[in-house]
Amino acid sequence: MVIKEEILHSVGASIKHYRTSEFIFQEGDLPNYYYQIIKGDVKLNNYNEDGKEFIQNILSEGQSCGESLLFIEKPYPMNAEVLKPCTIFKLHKDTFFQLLNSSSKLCLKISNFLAQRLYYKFIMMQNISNQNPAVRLTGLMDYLKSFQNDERLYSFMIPLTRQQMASLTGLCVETTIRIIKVMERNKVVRIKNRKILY
DNA sequence: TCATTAAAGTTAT
DNA sequence: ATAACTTTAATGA
Repeated sequence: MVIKEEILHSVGASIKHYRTSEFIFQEGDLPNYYYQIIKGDVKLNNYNEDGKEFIQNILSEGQSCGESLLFIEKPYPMNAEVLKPCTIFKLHKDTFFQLLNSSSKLCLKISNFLAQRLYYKFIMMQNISNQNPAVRLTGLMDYLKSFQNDERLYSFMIPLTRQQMASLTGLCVETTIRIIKVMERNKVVRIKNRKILY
């Protein structure tokens, strides 16, 4: 959790509900609010000229989205699209900055969260610049699995569709499926009713 | 080798 | 029902 719910309540953050595939904000919009997810999943993405999607990130409960843009006077370079129905705290940026001014502890919290997002970007950029699609996919899976303590083989169920994995790694779905099949043959993953165990 | 296209089956809304 | 996802196969860069 980035900012405690009590604090957000106390400064008058509103609570908004979003349905699946709704946009919280879109590329080009000017950032005016701090958003923190209470429940649900959000993806940050871009669509290229041919309509192909690239997912920058998937965020869930307790995380904030698009907060980095509040610190610079620039429009959003990505969309925030709802994956699973969301309940979200919405706080005007002025109040958000007042809050930061009042608490160095909160500043650290935000810095920590930003650093985590940056870390993910580093890892994924490293992966994606690798030409080998198997490396890209294992890189993604390693990152996701790193948040659970159980390191045993097949102990982690990838919470993504193959479509999403493809969009996160810049591969096409078919390639993703093919590579995952090879991994299954090589005992790198197991597949249990279409879910990938890693 | 991987992306793209097409086609068909499966699952989710 | 209809859209979204999964899978296989053929073809081309």
